Amino acid sequence: MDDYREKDIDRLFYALSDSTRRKMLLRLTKGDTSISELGRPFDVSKQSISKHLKVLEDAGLVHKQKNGRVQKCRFNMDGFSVVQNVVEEYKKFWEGQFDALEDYIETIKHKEQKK
Amino acid sequence: MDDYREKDIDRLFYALSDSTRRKMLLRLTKGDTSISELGRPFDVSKQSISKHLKVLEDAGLVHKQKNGRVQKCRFNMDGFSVVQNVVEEYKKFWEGQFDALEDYIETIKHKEQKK
DNA sequence: ATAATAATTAGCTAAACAGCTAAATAAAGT
DNA sequence: ACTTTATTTAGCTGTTTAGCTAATTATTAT
Repeated sequence: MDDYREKDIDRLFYALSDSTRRKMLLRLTKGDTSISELGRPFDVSKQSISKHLKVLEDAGLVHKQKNGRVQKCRFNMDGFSVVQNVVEEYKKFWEGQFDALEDYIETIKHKEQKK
Repeated sequence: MDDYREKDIDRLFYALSDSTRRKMLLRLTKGDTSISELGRPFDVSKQSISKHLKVLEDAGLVHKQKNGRVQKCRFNMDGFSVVQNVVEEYKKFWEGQFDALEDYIETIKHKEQKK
């Protein structure tokens, strides 16, 4: 869960940097579907949808499973939670900075009281 | 706060899809710094660092402020919270799907009881 | 057998990007 | 005035990407 390398994280964020891919992924959070179905709302070729899906798959955000000639696509929470964790980390550091500032202010206050 | 367009979100995730940029941003969550200072840990030219910083800035993740000949860089939580919100949205939908499934199971159970 | 459907692969073009070096701007120190 | 320091701009090369069309593979239906 934590042995994700930088390159893997690159791929995750990159996959999310395109609105077509984000919409596809959002669709999948609501339930599994075929690739054709997944591409229907978009005004691009099926080949383009396949490519977008491959980006999502390589990033680990989506899983495909062959069922006859249809590929069932499924949202992969494992991949997505890596994104969540990274985002959380930044937030923690950022908030930690203010905690440190508060600590500092507290220290100053105590010093003042001692005077 | 909610009038971020798809292209803006593209830029946010894109900015985060590079490990150098992520490291720069992580550094900034811990406190403000100059561009030179920010680039010091990396084995690339200062011009490259400037470009990376511009990507972070255009995405709204970082703010620059000129102080004499030095540019002070600051983490911008406003931009970052948009990323957080998007990530949260996907999580909610995904979890919502299971809630819906639970509801469905509950419905089935009740139907069974009525028989 | 053959036609239709689902999806992929190959090959193309135009645009965007990451890195570089060299040169320019702008402020500060001597 | 001159030099150093901080940063940006311009221009280059190689790589990656998004979109396309055409052709291919694999599965199902008639």
